[in-house]
Amino acid sequence: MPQTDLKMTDALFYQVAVQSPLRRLFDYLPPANARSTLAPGVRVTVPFGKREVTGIIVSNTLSSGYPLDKLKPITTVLDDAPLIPPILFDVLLWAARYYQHPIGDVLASALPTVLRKGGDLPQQSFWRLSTHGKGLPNDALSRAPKQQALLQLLQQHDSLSRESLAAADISTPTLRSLLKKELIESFTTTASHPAFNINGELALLAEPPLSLSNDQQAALQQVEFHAYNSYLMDGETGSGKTEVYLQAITTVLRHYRQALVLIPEINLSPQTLARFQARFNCPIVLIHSGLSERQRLDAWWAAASGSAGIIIGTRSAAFVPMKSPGIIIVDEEHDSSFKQQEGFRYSARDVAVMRASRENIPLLLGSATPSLESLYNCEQGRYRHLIIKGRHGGAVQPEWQLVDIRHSQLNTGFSQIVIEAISTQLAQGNQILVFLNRRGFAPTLMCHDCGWVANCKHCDAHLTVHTQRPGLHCHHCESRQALPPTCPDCSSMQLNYLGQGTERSEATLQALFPTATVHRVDRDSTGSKHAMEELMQEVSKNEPCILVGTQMLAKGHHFPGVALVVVLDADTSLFSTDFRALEKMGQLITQVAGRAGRGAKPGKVMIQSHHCEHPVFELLSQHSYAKFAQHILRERQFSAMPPFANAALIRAEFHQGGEALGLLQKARIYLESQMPSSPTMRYLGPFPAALEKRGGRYRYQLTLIGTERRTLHTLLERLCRWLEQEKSARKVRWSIDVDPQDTI
DNA sequence: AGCACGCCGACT
DNA sequence: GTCGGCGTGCTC
Repeated sequence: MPQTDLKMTDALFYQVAVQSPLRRLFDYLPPANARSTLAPGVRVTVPFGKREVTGIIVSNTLSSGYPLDKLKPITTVLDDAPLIPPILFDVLLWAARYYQHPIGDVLASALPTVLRKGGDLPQQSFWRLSTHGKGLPNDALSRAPKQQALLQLLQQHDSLSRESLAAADISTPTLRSLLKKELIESFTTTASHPAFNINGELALLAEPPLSLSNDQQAALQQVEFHAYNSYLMDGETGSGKTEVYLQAITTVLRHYRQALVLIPEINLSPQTLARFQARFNCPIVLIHSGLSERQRLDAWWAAASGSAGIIIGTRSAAFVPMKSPGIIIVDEEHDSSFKQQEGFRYSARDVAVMRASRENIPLLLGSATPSLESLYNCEQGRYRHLIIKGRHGGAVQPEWQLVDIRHSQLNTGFSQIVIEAISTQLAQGNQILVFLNRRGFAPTLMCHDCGWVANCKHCDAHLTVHTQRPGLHCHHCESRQALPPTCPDCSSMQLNYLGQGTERSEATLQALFPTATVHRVDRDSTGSKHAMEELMQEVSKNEPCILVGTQMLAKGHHFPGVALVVVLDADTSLFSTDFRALEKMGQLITQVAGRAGRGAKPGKVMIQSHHCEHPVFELLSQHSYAKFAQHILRERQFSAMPPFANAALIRAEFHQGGEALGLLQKARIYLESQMPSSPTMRYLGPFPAALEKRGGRYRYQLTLIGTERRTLHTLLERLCRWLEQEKSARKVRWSIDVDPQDTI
């Protein structure tokens, strides 16, 4: 019996990761019919409490710290070979430790839901002769020519896929007839499409590459393809970063390696895919949140099995297995959507760096407005800085104008100077882009007589007045209510709209320029999937128009006909508590400005501010994001903030405030007992979160800032263990955010 | 996270 | 009488 012969397998125990919030592995006995050692990355089903769950083998050990009589055996083994290749598996283990997130959850993020739940890889069905069928001579069935053709085909091949039979003009009725005669049988196996092939009758390139500028050429030449290196390709909008990506990918494909391209969610336009498809005769898959489970599984398998040469995906694609990875590209690397903001709070960019390094392949980060982290990494010599200047001298740099709006009369947010500039541009038949980072009509509804303000019941926030779907909307939770006709407190009719959002700016512009076309671009206006597409079509006709919108305008899309860009309110981020607010504003303004004058028309950028003397405007207006970034990088250095220190955030929330705050206060006491606060390990808080109450929950946070990454991580590990055993932490919802994006 | 056990209110 | 509310505890 296998149970008595312990030498049947090398391992006595398997450590299995299961999807649960528990930050540990579970020991299991080998399955009853164990034949060989199970490799890390193989899926199994195991009894877990009262249920049967899918888990992933992480390791095996010769001893278990768990009472032996309580150990249960693995129920079934789901895979012959690991679904997650070894190097990626190591990256995932690293990520679980680095982000202090439950391992089962982390490993699950590398699998599509179907596989997570124990489902099969994509299956392909085949037909072959049955034993009975094999006995027939090849001239059998001469009275049924179609059946004979099928018989002869299967006599020549061991088995044929449903697809290849269809290609050979074998119809389903023919198959059915032979099946009925028990001459043939069908079976299914894991789909195996051949690895992408560039030597076939098709050439790799479907169109010739563009000729490179000197800078592009120099950048491409610096990239070493045989080893790990991180490159920060720093080039303004329109400098041709994409062409460098395409040519780097060409080299990779020629070596039969795959390319992984990570892009922000917003850049996932049909044009992005089209540009790649136009260049390469090679299977390309797209992995993003819009896929159905089936599509996701197929795309995942195309990457994992090596049939896809190029994998383009958003954040989650950072964990997609590849048969033969050759390069990872992260486009718009500064984009904050690469950081997951809930659950497993990983940064796809940082994971990509680790993955490329473990895979020993190049990593190409690209941006017109690189993150301070990446610029710092260049300074430290960890990344190579590839700078690409504007294309062939390129479009003329836009002219900047800071509009001082102190003392000036504003027409619902628009200064007279800006209104005149818009008018002039319209008269010249140009397009204008007005940028305002606030949705809705007005951010506040206030009673003029008693001062009542419409607030959200569930959040510490004002309700925003909306006219498109009329009512009061909370931008922080799902709640909505009708506009009150009179003040709920004093019944006054004098309800005033304070401030302006995109809807109001749209209305104002339409009133100012009744004959002009005004388009609004924000999350509300582009609700339907094709709305944005249709708008882009419309705008690309180059008819004069005004585009009013939020940061959606600044990201991803190109508006070659825009001659004037207006930033209505640059002040909000100047005095934000968020330490990254300035960096983000600089990136946004630079990106918005990059939309101006990209065609033949010289562009103009107008920025309204009450603080035109602020040094960042001076730096930005010299068209120098680089100088701007240097400036705030030195500020970060001075205040010892990231990237000059490592930060982690402990968040806690509960329907009542006291418990959550109390837990973090206890956590701080614990932390101080482990490592007293010092210049190398600072603790801030616990403080109420930026929005103390949100969605009916009271939220607090405790910040750790350490100069030594290792020290911080040792401390986080201990804190995690402490939180897991702490009684008061059981009902409070808490989470750890390593390298947080916002609000420290 | 799930899932069970356990002890108090308004219903067929 | 019991169906079910969610507090508390456990998962190799």
